[in-house]
Amino acid sequence: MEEHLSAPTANRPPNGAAPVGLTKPKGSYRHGDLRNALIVTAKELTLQRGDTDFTLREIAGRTGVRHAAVYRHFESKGALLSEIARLVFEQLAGELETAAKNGEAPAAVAAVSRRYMAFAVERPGEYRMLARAFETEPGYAAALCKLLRIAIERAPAVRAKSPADVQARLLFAQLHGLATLRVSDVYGAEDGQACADALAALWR
Amino acid sequence: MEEHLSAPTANRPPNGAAPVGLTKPKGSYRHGDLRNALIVTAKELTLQRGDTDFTLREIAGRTGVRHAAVYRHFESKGALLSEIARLVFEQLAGELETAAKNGEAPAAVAAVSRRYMAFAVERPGEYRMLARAFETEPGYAAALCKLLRIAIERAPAVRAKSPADVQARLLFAQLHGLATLRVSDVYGAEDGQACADALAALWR
DNA sequence: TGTACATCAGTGAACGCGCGTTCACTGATGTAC
DNA sequence: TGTACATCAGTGAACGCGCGTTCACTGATGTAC
Repeated sequence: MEEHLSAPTANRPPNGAAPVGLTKPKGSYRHGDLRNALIVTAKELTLQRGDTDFTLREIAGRTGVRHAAVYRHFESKGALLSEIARLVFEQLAGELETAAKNGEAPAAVAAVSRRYMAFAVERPGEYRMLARAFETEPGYAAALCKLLRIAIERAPAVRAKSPADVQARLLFAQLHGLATLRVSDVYGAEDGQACADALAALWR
Repeated sequence: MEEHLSAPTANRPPNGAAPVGLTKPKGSYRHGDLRNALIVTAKELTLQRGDTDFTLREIAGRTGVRHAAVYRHFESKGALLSEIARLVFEQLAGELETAAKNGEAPAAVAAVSRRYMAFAVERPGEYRMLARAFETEPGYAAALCKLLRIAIERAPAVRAKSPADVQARLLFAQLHGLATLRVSDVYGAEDGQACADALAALWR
């Protein structure tokens, strides 16, 4: 972790490859890059709790700051949550795009499915936040479907008779359902893996 | 099934409030069957809002009673919610069992899938309450899987190579995912139907 | 170089709100006599 | 039959809590001169 004492807070990166969690510079009561630190903390909180319902006081406290300071960087608690959901979405979308476009075409659907499930299992809390955002940001689900469609069109299932976009929406629903049950621990690791394998087999 | 608890509004309480659900015994300031009336009201609330986060005051008010009265029949708000989830589960389980065991065997999986989706679409709020209960009552998901398995074993999919219980869990995950997206309006009616059809085709 | 000044990220305390829950009380009811 | 009594479902008011949000203030910082 670097101290960004000299970095002017005015030109923080617009987005994307943002610096990871910063510690408060010693002797300074200012934080450096609180905006990113809050996001990182919130993600860590979801990781160890698998939960979404933390409070501003909790996030701020773990970041070493009073909760009122959050309002210097986000308009509201909802704005912070939305921003996190956006970042999670972009990361998942990026990984799915890679999986869908690269590798052997015949295995594209299996590859994208594997990546989807791995993402959910590795970041259960973040996946939940994204899942919640599906309801308020319809663009997220639509975009993910579009990526799945790429894989489907590269490797059409033998038996599938429906249009590619319907197939993509179905695959998305299946992955989302499996991921949801998995991150909620309704299915254990073994069950989840077996289902994911069976799902891939269905689409062959 | 307890939907028929609602009766024609013959008797009104003295205070003129507009309770839903049960009629009060004539001339009585007591409610008669407040326990059931609260459940019915809560279900109606979820039906029109598709939501789960109502308050005790809201349910009680609509039932024509002060919110403190709830504690004469339920230990806590959570106990009321759990009871509703239990009833919803039992109704869905009953419908799935019928669909799985009756009718032409070759179409058993399609029939059970159709019933599952219809239930979610007709009772989006109740389905959400049930879905939330999946996390705290693992028995619910397990029981539904068992019912799906009956249909699967009656009409084995040609290409499926995994054990029946894995297939059942996969089918459950798929239906749950599709239902979730449907009741959240992420998928519209048309998309949902197309996906459900494609899903049934996959399992043929 | 040093000094004065404006900026603004973070502070500390408070506000308002709605929630679930509790409890002493009320009064219609069923029952005993 | 009527009357006295115990019961207990529902009331009304209050409690305590934690939450998101607001705001005047502070003081380290960068900049101008």
